[in-house]
Amino acid sequence: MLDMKFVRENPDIVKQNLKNKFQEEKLPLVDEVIELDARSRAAKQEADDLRSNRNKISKQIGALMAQGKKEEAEEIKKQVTANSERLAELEALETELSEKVTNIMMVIPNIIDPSVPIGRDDSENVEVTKYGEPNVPDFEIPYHTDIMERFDGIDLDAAGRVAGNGFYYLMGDIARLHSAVIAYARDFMIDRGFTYCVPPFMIRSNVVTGVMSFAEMDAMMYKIEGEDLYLIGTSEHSMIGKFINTILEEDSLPKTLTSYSPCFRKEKGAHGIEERGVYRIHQFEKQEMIVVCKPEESPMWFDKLWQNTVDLFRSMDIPVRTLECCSGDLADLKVKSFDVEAWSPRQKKYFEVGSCSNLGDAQARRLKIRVNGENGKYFAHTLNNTVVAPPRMLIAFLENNLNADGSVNIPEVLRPYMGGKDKLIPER
RNA sequence: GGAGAGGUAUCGAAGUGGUCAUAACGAGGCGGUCUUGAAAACCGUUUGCCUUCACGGGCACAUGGGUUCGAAUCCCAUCCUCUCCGCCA
Repeated sequence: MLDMKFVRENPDIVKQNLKNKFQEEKLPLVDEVIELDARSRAAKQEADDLRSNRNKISKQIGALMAQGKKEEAEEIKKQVTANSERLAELEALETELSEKVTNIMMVIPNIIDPSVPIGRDDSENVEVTKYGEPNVPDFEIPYHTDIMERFDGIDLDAAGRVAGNGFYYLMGDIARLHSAVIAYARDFMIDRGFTYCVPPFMIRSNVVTGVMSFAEMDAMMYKIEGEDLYLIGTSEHSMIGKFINTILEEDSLPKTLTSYSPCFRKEKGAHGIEERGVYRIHQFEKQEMIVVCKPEESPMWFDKLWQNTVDLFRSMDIPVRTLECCSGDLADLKVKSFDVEAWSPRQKKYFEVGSCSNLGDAQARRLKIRVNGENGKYFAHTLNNTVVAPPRMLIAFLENNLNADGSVNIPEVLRPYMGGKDKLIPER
C-alpha cells in the first residue's frame, strides 16, 4: 500500500506505474481516490471543529455543575445538542469516505523499482544468471513420481482417498530425504547468521490483509470455519506479522529470521491442480527467510537473500538460474522480485523452486511496522525469500542426482541428515 | 470448555461520570548540578497517530459499539493475560 500523501503529491508517478504494470483499468482510481481523500479530510476538519467546540462547552458545564449552577448548565447543554446531529452526519461521512479511500489504496500497486524490466506477463520475465551446468544425461529421466515409486517413496492413491487431489504421502527414504533437506536448509541459514523460528501456522485476518493483496488472499488462503483464523500459505505471513503494530529501535535492525512451517494453499484460479505429482499441491513444508531492515538497505538484502538460495541449491549439485519478474508479473505489493529456478534434466528447462521479494514499505505500512530513527519515525522495509520448499525441491533433487542404474546420489552436505548414506538404492 | 480476577506510558501502579490525562505516586532511561571519578542527593526531561504552510485542533486508557452535554470510569460484544478446575501431546 502506498502513502496517501505520496499519491496526492505524485499522481503522475502512480499512473505511470500502473501503465508499466499493464493495469490501465485502474487509472481512473487515482483521480478518484485523490478526490475522495480531499472530501474525507474536509469532513474530518469540520467534525474536528465541532468536537473542539463540544469539548469546550462540556468543560464549562462541568465547571457550572461544580458551582451548583444547574440552570445555567442546562441552558448551555442545548447548544451542544444543536450541533450533535451535524456531527453524527459528519462522523458517518468520515467513516464512509476513509473506508472508500482505503479500499482503493489497497488495490493500487506499489511503485516498482526502476530496474524492473517492463513486460506484460511471465513470458516476458528476464533470465539474470545461470549457476552450474544444465546437463542432460544420456539415459532417460523418468517423471518424478515414477522415481519416487521405485523407492516406495510416495502414495498418491491413499492420499487421494484420505484428503483428495493435491495431497501426498511421502514414505521411507523419500520422506526422510524430505526432512533432511529441511533440516539442512535450517542449519545452512543459521550458519549464515539468521535466527531460527517456528511460527504460528494460523493467523488472523488483519495479518492476512497486511501481508498480501485481496486477489492473493482469495486464491491462496484456507479459512478456519467459525473463527477469525487462516492457515498460512507461507511462514512469511506469520513472520512479517510478528512485527505488527511495533516500533523497532533503529539499532536493533536488521531482523534476519529463518522460519520453518507447513504451507497451505488453495491454488485456486488459472492453474488449478493440473500438474501431476508433487509439483503443485495444497500442502507442503518450507524453510523461509525474512528480513526487516532500513529502507536504504533493502536492495542490498534483496541480493543477499536470493544468493543464499542459489548457494544452497549449488551445495546439493543442482543447477539453478535466477529469473527477474517483469513489471506485469510482479505482485501488487512488490517492488522487485527474483525467482530462483532449478534445472530439470527431464524437461530440459528450468522450473520455479523459490521466490525472493522486496516489498519496500508496503507491508510495513499496512501492518504499522515502524522504526524509531535519529530523524524521527519511518516505515521499515520487508523482504522474504524461499530457502527451500520440498517436496517440489525433491523433483529437482531426484532428477539431478539420479544415476543410470536408478540409484540416487546423496550430496555430501545431506549425508549427516541421512544416517551417513551416500546413495539411495531403489527397492525395485 | 467452566469459575474468578484483570488489561491505564518503558515497567509497577493510582484514578470508579466533569480543574486526574500527558495522565498522580514509585522505578527505569536521558540531560544537568555537585564530585578527581563513581555512588548518593538535587534539578530538568521522557507516548503515538491524524490534520494544518503555521498557530492551532482532533483522536487514542485492550478492541469495537452504546448511554451521556461530557466516559478510563456506566452498559453490551469481542480479544488477550493471570489464578483455580476440567480435558489433552
